[in-house]
Amino acid sequence: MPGHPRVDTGQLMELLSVSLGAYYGDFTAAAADQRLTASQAKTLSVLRRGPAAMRALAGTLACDASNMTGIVDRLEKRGLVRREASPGDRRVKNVVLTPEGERTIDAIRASMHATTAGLATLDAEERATLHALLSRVFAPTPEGD
Amino acid sequence: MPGHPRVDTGQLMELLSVSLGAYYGDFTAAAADQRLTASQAKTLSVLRRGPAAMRALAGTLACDASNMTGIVDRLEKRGLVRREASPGDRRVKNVVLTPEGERTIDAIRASMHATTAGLATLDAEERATLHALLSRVFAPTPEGD
DNA sequence: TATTGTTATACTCTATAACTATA
DNA sequence: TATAGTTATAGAGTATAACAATA
Repeated sequence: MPGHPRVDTGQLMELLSVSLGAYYGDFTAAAADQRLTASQAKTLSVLRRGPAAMRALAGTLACDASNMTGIVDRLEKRGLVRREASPGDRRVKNVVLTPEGERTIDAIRASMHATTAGLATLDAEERATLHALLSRVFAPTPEGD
Repeated sequence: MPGHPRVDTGQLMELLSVSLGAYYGDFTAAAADQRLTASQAKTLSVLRRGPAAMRALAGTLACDASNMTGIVDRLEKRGLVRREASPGDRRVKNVVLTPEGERTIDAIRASMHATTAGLATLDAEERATLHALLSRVFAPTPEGD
């Protein structure tokens, strides 16, 4: 029953910018609490789904492969990840989350209070609607996810 | 009529992360086309609404005031912004977008094809719904905007 | 005294190019 | 020859601390 206040694409772009900026700020602050940069935390986040080769990691993070060396170096020095030789291809190194790395990224996610509080205001139907709309707009994951 | 596929907060957080990556990647690529970094383009974007003091700019961009000096230095060297003395307070410098700076940020926004294409798939009601939901979650701008 | 903007410093991120060790 | 990861390099972003000018 709520009328449609006639939102144009420009307004939506602006709101997306603000909303995603808020999300990023929340994530960055939560990462800083663990003395990690946003890039380091994002790397842990990607590895939360499972090990990944350096090259694949760079692809997912949308940065040059040479950057990953330094980022993984610092995470490894902190004991949050470790490099493992790949059995099949001796050129490849798989990066694996250590138990402490797992705890750290989980802690970061759990302390994104602004975002979780905002999401908590949505009921089940609203969550499904938001999920469907964002999926449409950013048409991600041609793969299974 | 579409059932609610039971989206939990974690899935929504994950989708927000993916959406942020897509939006930010689109923005960064559009900025790079103009040979600008994301931070520089974001600065132009903020100034598009009107002049701002260095301090206020740093606050909006959520970075330390000392960073703004270098960012504005580079934008000024390119002729995209200029510093102006504040009439009321001689400590303050207002940063103003030049006409070329205006054209540049408008061009960047216009070339965010992935995002605009995604938004174009939404009809008026869906745009209004997405706007309302995002506003609820990220409850922004206690100020006028 | 407090604030604005700047400088100095150190660390991180980033891309490009060149290198190595594999394939 | 092609690819995975690294190194070297240079430019840019980032925060902390200290400073000059102004309030």
